[in-house]
Amino acid sequence: MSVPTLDPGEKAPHGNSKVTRQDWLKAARDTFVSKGAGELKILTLSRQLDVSRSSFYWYFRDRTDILDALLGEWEHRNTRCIIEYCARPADSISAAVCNFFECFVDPNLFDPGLDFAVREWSRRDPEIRAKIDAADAQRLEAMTAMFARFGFSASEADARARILYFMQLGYHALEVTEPMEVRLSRVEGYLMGFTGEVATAELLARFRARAKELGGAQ
Amino acid sequence: MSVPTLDPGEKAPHGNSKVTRQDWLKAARDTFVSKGAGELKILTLSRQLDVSRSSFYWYFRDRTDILDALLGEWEHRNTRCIIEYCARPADSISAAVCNFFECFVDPNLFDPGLDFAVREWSRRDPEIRAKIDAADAQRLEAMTAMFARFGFSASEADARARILYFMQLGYHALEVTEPMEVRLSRVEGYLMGFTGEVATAELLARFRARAKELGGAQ
DNA sequence: ACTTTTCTGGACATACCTGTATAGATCCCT
DNA sequence: AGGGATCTATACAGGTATGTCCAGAAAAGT
Repeated sequence: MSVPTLDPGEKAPHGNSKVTRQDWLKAARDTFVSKGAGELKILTLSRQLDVSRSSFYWYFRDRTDILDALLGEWEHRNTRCIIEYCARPADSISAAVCNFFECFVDPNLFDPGLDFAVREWSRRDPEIRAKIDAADAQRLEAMTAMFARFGFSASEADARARILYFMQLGYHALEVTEPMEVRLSRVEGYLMGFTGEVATAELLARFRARAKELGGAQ
Repeated sequence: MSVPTLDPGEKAPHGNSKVTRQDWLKAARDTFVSKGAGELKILTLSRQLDVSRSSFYWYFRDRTDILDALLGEWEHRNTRCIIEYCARPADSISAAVCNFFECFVDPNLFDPGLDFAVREWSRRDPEIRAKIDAADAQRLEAMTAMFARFGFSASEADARARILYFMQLGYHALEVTEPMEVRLSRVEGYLMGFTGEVATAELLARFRARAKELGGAQ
């Protein structure tokens, strides 16, 4: 599992060290995504890493410190890629929606697990809730602009952006696990539903190829 | 396994009593929905109800017992109404989708908070996860059948059912808070997106009236 | 009035988790 | 080789939660 590739921020271990700050972050991110913020315990992490609990306090001030780091990763990652991919030039609205889909097919772009973990956290913490609300607003704005660019009226662009965004979130809320082949087989119908127009065979073929190239997983 | 008799009617307090089983359930449901299963503490509930913690153990075996009761409520409530309303007769697919929408407009039918609380819980508990998966499959089946009834091909009915269901879930995942007036203003665009056809003014007016009648709240 | 049933409060044992203090280990540099 | 920086382990104090036991209060039945 652990490969000698050093992450950009990864410092070579120094002195009497067994783990790095990145190790803590990685483990924390895993349970944050799979179990939620409330279940993120320093004790549990330390047992996973086979290190004493006090080692944690060398790398982080306290529990909120590492939680803040995870929140930073989320803020930096998820919203930005949606805005960027919605703004990409495209020949048709169907092609534009395919660009948007790319965020969710490329595992290096939007991270659904992270998004929902933050969303869950926000239910217990008003500060987090404010950040989520702001992110949703920004994303929807970018998506609405995308539809508007292709001639949809303001109200229709608004409705279609919402359908598309909510649907995409709903899909991940369900944590559906279907093979990429099956997932791709639905794209044609989805595009029809989202845009109201039939996608060209060429566009579909191109998107399928891109998706297979990117998402080896699910 | 199958446990308690969820008495619909509140039993009159007897003996030296300050709270009823229903009081515990109600309080538990509130924090279960707003904070999640992990945050459901007997200690906290007892303080809310201003009763000793040990009183809890008169009404429930232990913590899992009350959690099971909440799960029972969810199982009984959410999936059933979707199946029922999707099966209702309708003149057009737009009217059928309006029937489906009714589940989410009438606060006495589908309970989104409960659904997401269970969904969150399922991320930490494989048994719960299995129940959620089964529920999603049942709901989607009912929705696909609805589209198929109006002449959509199997694959298109499948795609449209998924768009509709995921979108509806996504909407609630965001916990959007918009006044009913605003929410209703989007229905026309939504229907167009979901069904591919323009809804009649009469149907829209009828749905708007029904929605206002039902959902006083957002 | 008394007993019974129903329910509550306080005390106890146990477990888990956090954060700090302090001593010690391991490597790097000179 | 020795000093210093870096990291880890053990121990401690404090907080919170669970579940059990038992004495007893309050209403209902007799």
